[in-house]
Amino acid sequence: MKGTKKLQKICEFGLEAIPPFNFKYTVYKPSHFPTKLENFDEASETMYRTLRLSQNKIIGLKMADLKKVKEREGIMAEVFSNRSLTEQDLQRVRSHISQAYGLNEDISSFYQSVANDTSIQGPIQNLRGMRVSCFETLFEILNISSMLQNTTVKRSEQMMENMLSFFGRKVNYDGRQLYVFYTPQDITQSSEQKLRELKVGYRAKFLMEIANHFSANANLEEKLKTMSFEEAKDKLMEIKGVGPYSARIALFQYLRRPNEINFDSWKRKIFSRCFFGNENETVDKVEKEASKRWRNWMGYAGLYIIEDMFVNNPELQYWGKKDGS
DNA sequence: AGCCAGGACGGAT
DNA sequence: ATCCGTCCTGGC
Repeated sequence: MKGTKKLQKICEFGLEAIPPFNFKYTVYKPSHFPTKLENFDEASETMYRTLRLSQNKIIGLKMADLKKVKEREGIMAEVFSNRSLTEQDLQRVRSHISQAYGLNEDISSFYQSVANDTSIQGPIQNLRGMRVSCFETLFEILNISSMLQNTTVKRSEQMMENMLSFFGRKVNYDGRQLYVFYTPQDITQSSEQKLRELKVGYRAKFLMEIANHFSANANLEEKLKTMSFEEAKDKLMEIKGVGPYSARIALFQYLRRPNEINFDSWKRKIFSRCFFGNENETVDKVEKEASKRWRNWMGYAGLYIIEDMFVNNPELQYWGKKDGS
């Protein structure tokens, strides 16, 4: 890997969000496994996060709650880079942040929609204003989804670290060392054998397939955004290595469809207990009940309950896991 | 020693 | 359409 790039501060700006807005738990999701792509500083409630504008144009962001600066809801962002930036570059950065954190989404309709379900009022009260976050590109979120397949979170973390330390770019700004995500080209120029050496196991083949697909379909993201969610899901699953689980993650996080959630083995148990008082109900039964309660906001409701569990009941957060990681 | 973990594929029914 | 064996790896 190339040496560490030092980024210089370019500018700063504020981005307003439609209230209510919860800065901390929008930019920082305790349930997501940690990577060195970002770092949330608890003491100052500041989020550091990298972004790639092009192969060699790197952005480092330092984000804080706009409320601390102005009497407005939103994000205050300081922009660092290794290059000088055009106004168009800065517009892309603003647009990326706004989309990644759903600043223009009106989530009050979510609260209204689930108002008669008492089981979720606690999490909503605790996390009011939280939105889905997806700072990743589609390529990146599909990589992460692949590394979550059929394994424990601890190993997913290890795979990500191995991949980033070999293929990612290391940057340094405002006293932080972070990685920038690798590109499809970084992977296609390598080999499946190399990926296996990085301990991603049988996923090596899938990660190479995904990289090849994005390398050959430059504007897949734009196409997906013109499709219905059903069409987009089918389109995503045309990529070898992307099945229903990864597709739903992409739909929920990247395309921001609010009703997508995977009742995988540990969430199945958590929601089984939540709905029926035991951990043994089937995926179908759990999903049916979730859909009945939350309809087209099922994914958002699940997010609130899971994040609330990580924030306020850390001792319960690994129900259903065997490794206790 | 065998099974499972924040799945997906390919082939057989 | 649904079912099943298989796949890397590591922890229990």
